[in-house]
Amino acid sequence: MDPIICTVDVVLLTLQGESLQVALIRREFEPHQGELALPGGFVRANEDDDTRAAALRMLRSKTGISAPYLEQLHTFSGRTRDVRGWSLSVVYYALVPHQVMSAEVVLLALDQLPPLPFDHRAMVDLAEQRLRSKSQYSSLPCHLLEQPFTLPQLQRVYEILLGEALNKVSFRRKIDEMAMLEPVDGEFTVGQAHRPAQLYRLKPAFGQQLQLLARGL
Amino acid sequence: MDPIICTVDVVLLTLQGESLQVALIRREFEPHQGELALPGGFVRANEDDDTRAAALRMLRSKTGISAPYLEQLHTFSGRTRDVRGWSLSVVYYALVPHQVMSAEVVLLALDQLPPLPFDHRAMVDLAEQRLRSKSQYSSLPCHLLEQPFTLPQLQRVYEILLGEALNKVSFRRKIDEMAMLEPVDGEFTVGQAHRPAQLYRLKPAFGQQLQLLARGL
DNA sequence: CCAATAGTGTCTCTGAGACATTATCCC
DNA sequence: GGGATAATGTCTCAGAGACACTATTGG
Repeated sequence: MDPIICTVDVVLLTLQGESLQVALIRREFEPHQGELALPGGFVRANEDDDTRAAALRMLRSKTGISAPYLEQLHTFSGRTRDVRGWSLSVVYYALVPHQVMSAEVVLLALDQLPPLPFDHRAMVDLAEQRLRSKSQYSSLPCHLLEQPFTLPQLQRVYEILLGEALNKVSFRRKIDEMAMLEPVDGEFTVGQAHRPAQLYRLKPAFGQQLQLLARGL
Repeated sequence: MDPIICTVDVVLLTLQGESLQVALIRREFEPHQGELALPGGFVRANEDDDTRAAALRMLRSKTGISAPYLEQLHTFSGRTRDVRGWSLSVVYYALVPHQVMSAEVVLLALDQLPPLPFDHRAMVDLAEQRLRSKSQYSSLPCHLLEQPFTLPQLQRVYEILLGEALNKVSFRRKIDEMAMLEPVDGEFTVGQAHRPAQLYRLKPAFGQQLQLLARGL
């Protein structure tokens, strides 16, 4: 039986201004050396406890990012996706606020990607689909903002992900229903010529644990 | 680098009467020879085009089932889950009407499972969770019924999966909204002493393609 | 005091569920 | 005709969104 090539890839997403962006790095080795691709690499049986640990190792070593929101996305596999042979990639997606994105990566808007090697484009597309879909009924978008943040900021993030304007009253009812935020003393002044907004942070329990809504958005 | 053991396991679910059941087989080889476990096995690089094809091969060879609803669930991995070494299992779940379940498998209710080898119990639990969750907002439960079926039958399936009685009018509005069913001429008589129900089948496009609801259930 | 944005109270209208009515079978 | 279940029409009530009003800042 031929050996199977086991890799992990990470779709690292962030929100820069109004656009959803993915972090790409230049490949160090063949195949596709020098091309922009997702951070990833071989699973190391002697180093990694599991594929999640492998994904965290890829992120730390290739982008310097250490504690993102991270979730398994899908496993891609097949005979033809890598010229080196029958291969399998366990793909994770990660969300970070753009402030923590390191200078080691190239950030590109999802709608302006060049051709990517392997099936990395399909991975990015699936991650985008998952993120937008989960934004309809979960607290996932919180992880794109640096804490603490204000409710108007959070609402803007949801609106960008869902591609539609949201009703302010309803939005706040839903956020309240999720019961994941707690107010922080101190405000959002920064000398803006208007009423400052209350700052919030995620309650400690919601580091990786998502909160879901019974009836969506 | 140590080699990584690549396997595929399948959580094959069906509805027998009122209870959700999983198909188990007796393991042919060590480790855990003779114990009840999920159908699964090594990915074969020379036979399988990808892990989905491997899952279909496992199902066909170990249970005789050939065209189920099949979807990737999760990839389990780690150093300790298999005594033979660092291993990885791409897990799929499948749904079939109980009429097509073969006699080669042992069917057990999910709430009456014996201890299972490896992390098979976690796989079953995750599959159950996924099935019940998707039943809230998709056409997934249709694949537990043999076609054609009636709307009262389908409603009963949803009620079992969701664990609550559903409103008939609302249920029919939602099913209609999904636009996945088409009526079949002929009825559900079988000599029952009451009005026969209209039979429906999935429209051809919805073999593997799920239909989703905007606002659930 | 004005402009701008945050935050909240309230009214309305859509849509989900309760109920009732009609339909169709077997006895 | 009676009993049983299917199918559908309609009323009611809850919840989502529209709107408006108050609050709080800087200029």
